[in-house]
Amino acid sequence: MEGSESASDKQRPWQSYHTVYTNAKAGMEGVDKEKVQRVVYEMSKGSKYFENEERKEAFIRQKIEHMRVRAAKLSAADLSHYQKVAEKRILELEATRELSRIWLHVDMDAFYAAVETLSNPSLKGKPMAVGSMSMLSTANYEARKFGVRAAMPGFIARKLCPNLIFVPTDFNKYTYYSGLTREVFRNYDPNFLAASLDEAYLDITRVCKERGITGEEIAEELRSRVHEETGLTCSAGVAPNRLLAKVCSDINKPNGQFVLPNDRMAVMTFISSLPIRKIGGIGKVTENILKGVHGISTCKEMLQKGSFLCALFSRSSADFFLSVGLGLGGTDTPEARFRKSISSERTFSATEDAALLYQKLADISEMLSADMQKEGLSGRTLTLKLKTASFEVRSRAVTLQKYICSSDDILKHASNLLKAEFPISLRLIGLRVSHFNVDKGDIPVDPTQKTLTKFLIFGDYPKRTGDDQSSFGSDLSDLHFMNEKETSISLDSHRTGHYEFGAPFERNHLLDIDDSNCISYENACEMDKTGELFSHKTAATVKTDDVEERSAKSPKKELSRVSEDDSSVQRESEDSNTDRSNKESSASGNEDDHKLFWVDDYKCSLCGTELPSSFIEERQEHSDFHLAERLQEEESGTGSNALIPRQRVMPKEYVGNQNRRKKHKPSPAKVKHLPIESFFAKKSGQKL
DNA sequence: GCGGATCAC
DNA sequence: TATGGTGATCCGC
Repeated sequence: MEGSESASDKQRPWQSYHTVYTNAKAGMEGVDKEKVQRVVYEMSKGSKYFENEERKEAFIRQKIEHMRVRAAKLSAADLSHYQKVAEKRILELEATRELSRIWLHVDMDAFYAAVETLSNPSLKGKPMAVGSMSMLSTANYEARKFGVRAAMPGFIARKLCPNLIFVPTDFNKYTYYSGLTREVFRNYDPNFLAASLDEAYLDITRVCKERGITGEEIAEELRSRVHEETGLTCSAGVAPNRLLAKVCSDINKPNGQFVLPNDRMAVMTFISSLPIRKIGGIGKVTENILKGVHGISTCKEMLQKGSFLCALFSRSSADFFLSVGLGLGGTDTPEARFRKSISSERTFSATEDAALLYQKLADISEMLSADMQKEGLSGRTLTLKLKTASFEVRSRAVTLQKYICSSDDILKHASNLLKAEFPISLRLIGLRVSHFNVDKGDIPVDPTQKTLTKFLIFGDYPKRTGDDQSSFGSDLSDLHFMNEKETSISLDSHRTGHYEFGAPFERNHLLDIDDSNCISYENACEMDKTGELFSHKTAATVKTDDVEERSAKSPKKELSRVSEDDSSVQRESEDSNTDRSNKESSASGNEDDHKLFWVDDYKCSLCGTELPSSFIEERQEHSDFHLAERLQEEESGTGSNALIPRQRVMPKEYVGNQNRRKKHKPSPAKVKHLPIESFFAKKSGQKL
């Protein structure tokens, strides 16, 4: 709390080394925190990493000090003004309170570790962690007793717990078991939100009503069904909104649940003593700032210090903090979103050898390009991320005139960005592409395109009423629940599980519609990315526009000036846009291929699926799918592995489970003539 | 639009 | 020996 070094810091310097993993977590109750803290400090001390952490800490202390000064400078008039502002905002927020919905958050217990124990029962009862000597994904509860936990480097964990068993991550196992849990979830809310492989949010309002039972009973039943289906335990939280449900699921972890009734008083009581760090979106830094500047450590104090919050933070931040104080957050049904960027990065042993660094850059370009091709993405902003040998992170970006996706294009521009940084010693290089051309998909000839797209892709699940916070609350709900990232800590070894089929999610989901409850293991991976993630989607652009409008800072209408380096503007004879999978299909004229698919400008010549010519994106994706299929066949014929889904083999340990899978998701070829109307039928006829 | 930072998993 | 990878958002230029 105190900004400067105290006497005890000098005697016990580890006390001032703040790490993310000293934060209390489930299963860490009986841990000797002091000892853990000391060991972590001792193991880290003197390293480059440690020095960087100290720099960052110092910077935050400075920031806090600066904010304190600003707060102290507020005049009485200022304060009274902001007090009124805060009171008004609190009233407005309170008016959005929604207590008619019941949300359930499920969180698998030590998921990766539990799955590993399932496939190797001899691990049972022994301290074990999933990950490497460099970094752990998670630890089982036996290991947590020693202070070992996720995000901790393995070599420190081993110091804390010399008998710790290390198990390498096997992402496919987790994806498979995640699929099993999701089949259970689907029975309670077909539109549940998957937050990650091991977490999900379910709106159980309807199922409670239909069956005339309480949220508590649903939670019990759901957890036991998850256990029956997977052999894994999970914890659940039931509350009137997602933010609270998430907090609740943590309370009786592992293998427990906690129910917060839909009652305003209950919510306020619950929230009042709750440490702010428990709230999703408030991390180590925000906690430090709120505590250091305003002495805030519980949610209740957010309201008490409302005037300061309104005075010192942006409107959206202040709104978020105040709503936390009120126990609001996430009762609407967020619709699906499209990804906004795609990236690839790798850590390696630090080097300043330019040739080596360029080689790394080329590798990353290849990986990124391959990922982009798989999803049919191309974008016009390229961002280079660097981490120096001293752990300093930098980024450099260009926005180009044309959309790029080939590794050559990526490498060309990335090299220009990197060139300017020499000499430099790096331990990480990353590349990200954003500003996709697909989100320009609003231009289609047919103005209803957007609606239709969403509808086709997502089956247009029944809209729920009671969208609170619609006026400004997008900020609030947006802070959470949009992240469907796999959380694997994947080192160079595996690009597993992700988007295996090279099929954009839209198409997969479209095909899913006919068979939505049946996921085969082979398709479980894509289901991850394609199903839940994007099945609750709405125009993210609406929100973005809203925000930009409100902040109204920069004149948006400036001419599209491009910051592309002029050297690279050399136009090769580019046939504009259809270059998505150019690299892969270089042998055969790609553009022609796309045209060939559509017989009479209506039907797919390969599988009979009908798509009117105005369904531009859908057609593109559909064609891409067939192309990808063909490429896979070709590639497997030649024995190259480049495009072959690597994880389609059922690992031996769950061969027995395979029978549970009812059906396979049909490939386009199996869907024989899926008429347009059937999509509409699904819309209204969606059951459960 | 860029770059730094924070956060979640 | 050794401290990850992916994606999103926000803020201040």
